[in-house]
Amino acid sequence: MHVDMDAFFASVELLERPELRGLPVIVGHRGSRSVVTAATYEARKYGVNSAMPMSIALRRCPNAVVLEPHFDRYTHFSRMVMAICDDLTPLVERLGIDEAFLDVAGARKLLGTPYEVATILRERVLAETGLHCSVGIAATKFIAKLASGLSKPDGLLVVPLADTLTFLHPLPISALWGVGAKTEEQLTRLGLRTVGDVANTPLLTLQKKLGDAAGAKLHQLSWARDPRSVTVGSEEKSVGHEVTFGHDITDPAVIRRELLRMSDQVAVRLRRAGVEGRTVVLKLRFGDFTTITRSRTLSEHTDLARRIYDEVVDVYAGLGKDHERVRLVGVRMEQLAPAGGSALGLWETDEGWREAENVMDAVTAKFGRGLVQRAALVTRRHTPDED
DNA sequence: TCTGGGGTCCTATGGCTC
DNA sequence: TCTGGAGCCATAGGACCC
Repeated sequence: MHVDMDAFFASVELLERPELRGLPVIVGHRGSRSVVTAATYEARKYGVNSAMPMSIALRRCPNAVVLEPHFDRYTHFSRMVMAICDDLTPLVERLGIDEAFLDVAGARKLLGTPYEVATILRERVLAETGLHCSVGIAATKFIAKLASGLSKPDGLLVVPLADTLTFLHPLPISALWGVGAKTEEQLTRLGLRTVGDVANTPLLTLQKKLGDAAGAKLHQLSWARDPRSVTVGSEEKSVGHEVTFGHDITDPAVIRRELLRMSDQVAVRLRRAGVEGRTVVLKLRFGDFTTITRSRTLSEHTDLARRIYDEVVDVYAGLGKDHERVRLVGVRMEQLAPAGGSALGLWETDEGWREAENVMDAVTAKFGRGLVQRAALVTRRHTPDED
């Protein structure tokens, strides 16, 4: 069973602003370089979709109401919905903030057929959160996800095993998991339009065009073969932050300041999760939208902002891109492992910083964010002559 | 029209070791 | 001693998903 919340962020916002129901509503920042985070079905009628540049969205739907996103609220409602899922079966696989796969094969005796379980779930979600969701039911994850998508909004669709291929084959190739804009273009060039076309294309042809793994996967999916089971909980493989500036930056000092802020945010999240990373990744996007990443693997794991920053700023300096126009910077840590696993004392200078960063964590935990900051990140509010 | 931020997975390539 | 191949790891980039 695949459960998918309908226009999740937008629906959560409407809980607080019921007077906006029935109107085209877009969730996203109003800034010049922002994109649509979510849109109500009324806004989608105008051709507004997630990830679309806000400028285009507002051109298509000038009378849309634009609301700022509130991620803490979405997390709150996500937890409520996931808790309802957990109530129905222990086999729940979260997929992002607003989707989940449920294996309800074992719930038959207690709760009834999958259709009945889905009905209970949808009723409970609506009663306890005021939100609508759609559910797809099938023999495999991929078909269940397709079914929930096609049943939207506020729908429930069962695809019986015997009907799977009749359901799947007429769908456009973009319905296949893993087919985005680029792959669709390549497949279209081969003359393929529907999933059925892909199914009837030799495996080798697909692999030659898309690579061994992608070709094989697509061929399997096109025959509704999907061996993946519902897996509960998985460890994070990387933690990162990135930010797009309101306008391109050419001052390396500003870049470094932002790298320090990102390093701090990443380190805080590592410590909160009880993990440490070993590979530091710097990401830069330039004025022409070309993007590069440069990484460096350390001799041992760390969760200290100071160390992450030292590495990432060194990598940045080594690039010799000091005077390029920079649109986005990002910092990411990979090769995560449980904290405390590495030998202590290899970096003698760490201890002072560890103490300082632990104190910052403690103060933040007690009094909230922003009270304690690195001096380099404090915004000056007074005039220079006050010095 | 002009492109966010959080991620995962795959592929290619080059260095190193056996 | 030289050479080639296999296997592993690190790195960079691209495509994709929510």
